[in-house]
Amino acid sequence: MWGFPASHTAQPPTFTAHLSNFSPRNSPKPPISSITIKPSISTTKDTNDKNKLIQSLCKQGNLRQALKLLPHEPNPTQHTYELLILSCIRHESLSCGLQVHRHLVDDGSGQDPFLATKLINMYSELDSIDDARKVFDKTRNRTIYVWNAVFRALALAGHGMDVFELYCRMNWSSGIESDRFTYTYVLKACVASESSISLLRKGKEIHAHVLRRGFEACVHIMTTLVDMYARFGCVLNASCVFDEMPMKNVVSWSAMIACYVKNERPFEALELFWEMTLENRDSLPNSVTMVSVLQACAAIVALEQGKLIHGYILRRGLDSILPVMSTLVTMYARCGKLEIGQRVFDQMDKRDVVSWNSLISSYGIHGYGRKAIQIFKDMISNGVSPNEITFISVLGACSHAGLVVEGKMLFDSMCREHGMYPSMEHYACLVDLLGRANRLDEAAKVVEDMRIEPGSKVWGALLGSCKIHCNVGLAERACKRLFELEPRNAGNYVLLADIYSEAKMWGEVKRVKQLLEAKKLQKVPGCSWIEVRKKVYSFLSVDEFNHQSEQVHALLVKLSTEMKDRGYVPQTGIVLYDLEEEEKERVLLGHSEKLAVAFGLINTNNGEVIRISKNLRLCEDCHSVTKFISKFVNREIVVRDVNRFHHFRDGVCSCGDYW
DNA sequence: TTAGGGTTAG
Repeated sequence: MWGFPASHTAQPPTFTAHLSNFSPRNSPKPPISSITIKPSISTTKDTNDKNKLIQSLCKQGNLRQALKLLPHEPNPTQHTYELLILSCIRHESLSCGLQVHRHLVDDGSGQDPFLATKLINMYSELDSIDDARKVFDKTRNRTIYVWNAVFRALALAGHGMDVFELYCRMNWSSGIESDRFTYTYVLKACVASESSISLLRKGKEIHAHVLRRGFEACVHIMTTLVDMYARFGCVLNASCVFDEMPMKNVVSWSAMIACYVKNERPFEALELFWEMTLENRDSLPNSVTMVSVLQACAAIVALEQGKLIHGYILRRGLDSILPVMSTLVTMYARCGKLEIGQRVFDQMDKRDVVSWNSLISSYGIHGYGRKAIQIFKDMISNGVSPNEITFISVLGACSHAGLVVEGKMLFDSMCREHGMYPSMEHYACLVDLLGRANRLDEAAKVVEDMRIEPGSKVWGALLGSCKIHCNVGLAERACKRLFELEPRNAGNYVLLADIYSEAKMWGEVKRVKQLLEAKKLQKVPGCSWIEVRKKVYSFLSVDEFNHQSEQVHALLVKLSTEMKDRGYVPQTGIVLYDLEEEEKERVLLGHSEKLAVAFGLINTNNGEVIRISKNLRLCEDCHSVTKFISKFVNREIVVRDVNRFHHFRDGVCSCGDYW
């Protein structure tokens, strides 16, 4: 529809050269009147015509045509360039962005700080941080907007250290003062660093600057601080900042609730949520708040509270928001109510890849591998493309169900049919799938042949399989690498000690335990939760301060005696402590999961399902004891361990003893 | 011109 002179009708060139190589063009620009426009936009000789045309084309989304007008006289105005840059961002076109930038430099607008800000934003959005930095470096008149733009760009790209270097330069030699935007970006940079150096100390310094400059009432900065401390695991610092905020809004409340969830403090998250709904009328929870709260319910199997929150979501009309509904599906499944999760999914008007992933992983953790594969297929036939997490979910489902052939086919299809390269997580799933199925040699071969350097997740999956199938040699090989990759992860040492213990290699058990002690590392204590009458009770292994401690202990001793009469032999081999046999039995009986089951039996009615969650993998002894109890007292017991669900009914577990 | 919290995973 546009009639251009032949030399100007070509597609815009793709500039890949560095911006420093740009040079003013000497070729004369054709006047705007040489352009034929038809039929709706009229041509006049007004010098504003070109700008109006470009602006109008940008607004219509016709970036290519707008770019074709660039070589014509007169030069575009600042506003025209701004619209062009925004249009390049919208079209996600770096080559068009470079073209606009080149014209802008040629026209002598390269030093305009407004346009420099826009260009930095553009390159940041288009993931070209080096170009963003070059714009900043070349801009001599750096307003606070220019500085803030480069801080934001670098923080988003994970270049935290560069932000601090520039922040110091701004403070010491630019004569420009930080504003409230500067602080939010610089605080973001603390947690978004590619460097392994902890930037927590830097973050605390910025916190001090913020207070010194009197920004303690700025909700944005304070909320960013809460989030920063949350990401560093400093829950106390986060809650201090939150408590002292003179003004809070829904975002601040949500940030604090999310802080508790991220740092495994679901009880505090729920407590704060109820406080927010009951006492704080100014900041009503929104969809973001609900997502965190549902995660908290899922973490501790707080089904009754989860149902209350579901009701709240419906009352507030938040049930059309996809992330909320996907998390709701997950919450029900993780609380053992897969069928309600499925119902929630069925009732959703719209579904995205996350909703499907939620359902796939829900079936996966309950051990329904084939159903998970079927949902994966349904998802594709519904026109939704799988993403990386879809494959992690479906491979995990295969692993739990022992579907080795199907899992391997899915792994291959990732690249072949869906054009995705397997990541570290996918390799870890494959290793887990093979290893759990006692195909350890094959799993080790996968690790050897990986196209990327195997990381701790992959070696960890191999070690986990060695634990299940008691393979000392391979476990030692995995640990050699794991101890280098994550020297402070106590779990790896404990697993190795467990494997040695199983193999009755007591000298080696002792050596690993000494290693743990020397490194001052501590085994994560076993912890289980149970919800009784809408209240969640937690139990720590071998802790005399647990709820109804005496009654619980008495019941367990009674059950243990009954079980022994029926052939139960306590698996004392898994107790790593150097104790007498009787004492080892006492340790086993004090495992948090057994305490929670006994508490459930005492405090719930006959026929009620006992639902428990545990922070670690269920141990062999707890597994066989729970099977026994389910038959002996005729109760359904549902246990979620760190990996999956176990439904105990009439002496049998849904995992088929494969976990 | 610029800003803060959340989806699915093993």
